[in-house]
Amino acid sequence: MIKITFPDGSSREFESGVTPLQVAESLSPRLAAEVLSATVNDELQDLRFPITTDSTLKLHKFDDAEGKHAFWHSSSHLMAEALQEVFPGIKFGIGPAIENGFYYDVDPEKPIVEADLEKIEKKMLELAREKQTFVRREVPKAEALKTFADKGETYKVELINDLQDGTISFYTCGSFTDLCRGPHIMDSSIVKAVKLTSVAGAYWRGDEKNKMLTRIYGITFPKQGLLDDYLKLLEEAKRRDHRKIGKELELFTFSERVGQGLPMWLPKGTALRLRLEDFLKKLQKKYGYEQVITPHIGHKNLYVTSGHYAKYGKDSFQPIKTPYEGEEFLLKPMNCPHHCEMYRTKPRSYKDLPVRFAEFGTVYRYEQSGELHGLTRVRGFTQDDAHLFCMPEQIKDEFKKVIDIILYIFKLLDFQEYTAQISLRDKVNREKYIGSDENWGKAEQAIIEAAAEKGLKTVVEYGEAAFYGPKLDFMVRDAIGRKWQLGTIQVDYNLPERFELEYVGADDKRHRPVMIHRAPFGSMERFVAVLIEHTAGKFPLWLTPEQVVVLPISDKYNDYAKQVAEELNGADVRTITDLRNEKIGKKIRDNEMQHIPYLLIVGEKEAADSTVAVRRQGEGDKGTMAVAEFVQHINAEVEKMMVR
RNA sequence: GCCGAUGUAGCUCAGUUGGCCAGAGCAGCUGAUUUGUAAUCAGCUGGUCGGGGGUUCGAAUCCCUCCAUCGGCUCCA
Repeated sequence: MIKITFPDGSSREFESGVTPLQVAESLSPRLAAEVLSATVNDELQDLRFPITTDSTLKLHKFDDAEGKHAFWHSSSHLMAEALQEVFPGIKFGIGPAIENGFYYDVDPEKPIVEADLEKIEKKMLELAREKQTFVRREVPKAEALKTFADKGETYKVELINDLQDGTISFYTCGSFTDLCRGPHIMDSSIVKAVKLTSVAGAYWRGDEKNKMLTRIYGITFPKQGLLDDYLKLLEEAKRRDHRKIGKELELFTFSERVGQGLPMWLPKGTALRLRLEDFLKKLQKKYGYEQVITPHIGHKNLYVTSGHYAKYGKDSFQPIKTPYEGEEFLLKPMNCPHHCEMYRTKPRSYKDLPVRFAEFGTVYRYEQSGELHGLTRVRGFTQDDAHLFCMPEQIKDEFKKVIDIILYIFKLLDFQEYTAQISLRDKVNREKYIGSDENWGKAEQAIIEAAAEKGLKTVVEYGEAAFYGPKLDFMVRDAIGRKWQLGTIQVDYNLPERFELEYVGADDKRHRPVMIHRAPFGSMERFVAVLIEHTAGKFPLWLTPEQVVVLPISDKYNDYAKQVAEELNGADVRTITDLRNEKIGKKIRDNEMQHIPYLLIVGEKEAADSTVAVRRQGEGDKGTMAVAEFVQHINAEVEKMMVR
């Protein structure tokens, strides 16, 4: 007999050799029907894994990540089997489970296009219904090599060659056998709903020097209803797409003639952005920042000094083709070197530190054409940048204050769920980074401590640091659960050294300050994109370009509408009028679709007693009130938003 | 940059296998209507069918090429 301990701490005795599936059956038939994989002593296993020693056991269903993983990974095998039948001669790369579903990289004899997906889906469902068992088998490496070499599976052979010597596990379902670590589900019959979402190119082993394979993405579910929900979520994401809403609400635009990846902010988008900028400027002023402005270009030597030029090479910079006096200038890809030069304009005393330069700095980076995407990935964008020059012992406090600013922004804009990623150096490849080990160590420690003291939920990622220092990146979850990376804070010991920045300490000696780079929004473009998708274009009242629209019932009341708008604008309520000769229903519909928070309907009654009929966007009629009363009401609402 | 798909009016889209002057709805303009909480009616304007080249008696439709967009890959100071 062996003892099995469950996650809740309880335990039971079973005969040695019992499988997770048998344990599940002994607990409840329902559980046994739903369970997909198991964690035995912290290792993921199949449900048919025999347990022979006292163990801890956690059973995974579709509602946890491990269960989904086994389900989707098994589905990728099922898709491979279907592909093998529909496209004979196809060669297989890798086929893992991902966050939402799975993919398989394949090398078909003739191209697979989107129109083929339905055919593959059908085949998958057909195979699933055959209740094919996933059978695990362990073979010696040599045999594994021979098996795949005989089949002409060149990619698999390459993968096996890279594996350590010893036994290798195979999984077979139906006619398809794959090299695989597992775990897998018991059989294919629980795959009830299949959707292949897209076909795309992907370099073999993620290396752009390799051949490009065909990647087929898909997702499967144990119930049709779950697939329907997923498809609805995709629809919702489409509805919220900032590119679509940006067009509908006239926030920004692109033009082929202006150039790829160069967004232009239309009047309403500009109003929104300026409001965000003003908000941040005021907040930063409270935290002791000073606003600065620097040019859009800089001398090549600036970037040679900063180290960026050597690091990224001349091809990554966008040169100015008409050099002044034969000198070489570059469009600035970041603001830090300029700010360093401003720090140097006079001797700095320890009493002056931290010096905090803030700039809404527009920068230009050469992004490859295929990477451009709406406002989230562009070639010209504006960072809500600032550089804090401080004494080493001030880092942690400064860092914590920046965290406070970021968290306040998240709260104000209703990003309720966020995590922070601590990005450190790659543990092995250290030649990618500049600066001394000692400084890196200090910087990493400061970040880790500041995050811990602020009680942030963090994950540590190695190899994600900037080349000049470690960073803390904030990720938010939007209203429909998608993750976005926003603000960033980075410690930098390197630029102060390269620019020979100094301050005079209390000991009357020269010391080197430490720099903190930070951008709570990240960039205005990216932040507004995320905000659009998060709010679906219904911006908070304090931020929205137009807060109120006055709608006269007929043009007899246009003068009164204008008068109301004038009064509201005089009281700093952003108000427009809709004086079109249209029926009130039409005006309401159009302005509702523009997501203007308040619609004020005015007709004979309102004009007679100086009132407005208030309608809240999305909520309907709120009754009539005096204009002054409405001003109070809306100001109170904005006030309440800002102080929470 | 790479793989694949797409590109028709300001917007959303129709245009069967190449065949009369390329269509609709919305938006815009003009007029009628003077409206009470999500689309009033009528008329009109608007397109070198992404650009260029080719095949053909004839091209939005077929071929080549360039550009842009979309889905991914690679990249992201």
